Amino acid sequence: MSDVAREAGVSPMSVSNAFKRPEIVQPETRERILTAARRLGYVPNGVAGTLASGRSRMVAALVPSIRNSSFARTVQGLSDQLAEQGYQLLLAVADTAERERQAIESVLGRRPDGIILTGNEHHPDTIRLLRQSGVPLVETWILSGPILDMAVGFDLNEAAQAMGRLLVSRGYRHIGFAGYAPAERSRFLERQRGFQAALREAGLRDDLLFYAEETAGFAGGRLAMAVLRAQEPRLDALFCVTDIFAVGALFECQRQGLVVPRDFAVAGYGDFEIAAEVVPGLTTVRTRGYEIGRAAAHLIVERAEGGIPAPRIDVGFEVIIRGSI
Amino acid sequence: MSDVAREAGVSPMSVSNAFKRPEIVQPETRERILTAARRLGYVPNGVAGTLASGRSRMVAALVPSIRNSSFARTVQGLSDQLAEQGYQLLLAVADTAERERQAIESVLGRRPDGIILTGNEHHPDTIRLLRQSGVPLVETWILSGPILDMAVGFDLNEAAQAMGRLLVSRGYRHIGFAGYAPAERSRFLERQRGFQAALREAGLRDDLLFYAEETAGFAGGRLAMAVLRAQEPRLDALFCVTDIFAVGALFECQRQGLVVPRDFAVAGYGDFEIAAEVVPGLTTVRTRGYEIGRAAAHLIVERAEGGIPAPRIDVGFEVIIRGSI
DNA sequence: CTGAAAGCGCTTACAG
DNA sequence: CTGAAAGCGCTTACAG
Repeated sequence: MSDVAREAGVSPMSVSNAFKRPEIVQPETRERILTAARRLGYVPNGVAGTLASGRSRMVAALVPSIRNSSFARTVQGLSDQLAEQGYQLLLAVADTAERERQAIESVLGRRPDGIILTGNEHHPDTIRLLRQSGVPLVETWILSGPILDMAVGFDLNEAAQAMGRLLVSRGYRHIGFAGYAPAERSRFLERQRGFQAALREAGLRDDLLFYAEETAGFAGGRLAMAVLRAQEPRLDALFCVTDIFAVGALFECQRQGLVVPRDFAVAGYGDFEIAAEVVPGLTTVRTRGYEIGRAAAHLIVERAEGGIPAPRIDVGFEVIIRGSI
Repeated sequence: MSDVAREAGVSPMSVSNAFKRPEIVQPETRERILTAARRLGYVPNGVAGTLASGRSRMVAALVPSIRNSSFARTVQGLSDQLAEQGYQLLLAVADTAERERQAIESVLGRRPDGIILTGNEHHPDTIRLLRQSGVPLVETWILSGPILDMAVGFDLNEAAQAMGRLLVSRGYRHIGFAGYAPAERSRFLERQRGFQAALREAGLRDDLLFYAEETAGFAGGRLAMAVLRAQEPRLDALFCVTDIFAVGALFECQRQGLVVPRDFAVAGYGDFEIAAEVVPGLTTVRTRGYEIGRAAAHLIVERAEGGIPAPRIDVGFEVIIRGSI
């Protein structure tokens, strides 16, 4: 920077201003500075800037997986929104509470202007570290329950209940549930609760439950069908907590010669791209992962610039009806 | 840090050493320091560390998309490898040369220890900036042609040629190609060239070509079938540059009552999870996106620690035969 | 609108 | 093994 200042015949201060607050420096001085900078290939050192100003224009995000379409959408939303506002994204993929703790610790050393988390279940040490740091926080994909600072999500319970009711209204009477293990995690549990509530309302049994690992992929749906049909041979429908399980179930029906939805109905969750393409189309809950990412980034930036945004944002959901039920 | 030093009754230097080079400070002093740090909730300021040392322990990656399984795998590989080595990932999603340039500029201000790019086609300004910065570079998903510094990928031409030959050997005689637009991008073009070479070897026509946007998704396969079958009614096979197009084509066959592979054959590229699940299973080229990410991260870290790694790494590919051809 | 001074919180290289 | 000094490249707050 001092090189640029010398080259342009001004003080370092003016160079700094020419980059950060161009309107404050006289047009011709600014021009001289920018020309000198270009000639020297000068790129301002943001590290020094962060240290001096205490603002990093960097936001960290922790996601459990990048392969999952939902979180991929969220990351895309974060990335788009942050880029638009001149911020950068520090990404950490952490699929366990322990890895999350480690990631948080190293991320905190970078002094981000905010941290975006997934869900509301964290290691106690993580919570302590975050609280201590005072950094603005957004928890995503969850809306109810205790939150640390801010949250962006939708009503998981209601979304699952809506789909449960739809299945009931279509006349299915032995409806299974394919969920994520471990089932006690609140992000997972709320969906199950909503589903069960809908079945109980209708006086149907609500204990046809199967749990597969988040990483199970399409196999989750196949396994759920096998296990639940063994448990209840009259099983006529399956609600899956992810379209991936649901599409796996559809493929399994195809292999077994079951005609969907005549012989068996399948409903999903996520409205991933494949839901609209598979034959028959998948009836599913459309979640708004991209919007969650954008909203979360927006909250952090608002706070970083001194605003006091609403602490909880509900991006909603939608039931998309296609041919699979 | 000085608070911790005071609390522990040592100099700031020793606090620094206790964190960065614990073996250099006496066990009991170290213990005293770490206890004090824990009590005060001290997290070392990595920003100041970076400024002072010139090393950021941060690696930036630019990918065109995070929704594409291939790049999602690469990002996962990067993330895993970097986390293992105590580095962090600065992620930028840039789907055009112009956005790439912007991203590079802002990323460079952060003084990363290395930058990982996708492909080898960049804006001239981008190249100038990168050269000037002297930061270690890895270009991914490409191996041939000019590279800026280091590269990790596989032989795209050969992979496509292998699949082309397989189709020919199975007796298909009117084989179409569903590629990405714009077709002149080298990452895309090499696949087409390999495919065409295989057809010409066999004396077959090699001009049944269709290009869809990278963002076309499953629709790419559907469109390719419609256009190419109109162009050549005897079309009996389709090679797609992504499994997504291929699965889209399979679904289209299903809708039209075409039995695969009896009436029509489909081959893909990527070996995404769905390739093994769809009915019939998709014959495809297995690419190694995860390994590309890991290797790229490894190259940067090696260089950051003073090593001189091999400039090009070939992670290979594999043809996976299932039921679709 | 422009500039000289102090300081952000570390690390480096050197001395003890 | 431990520490006092200088410096990394900016920004802040203030004076001119």
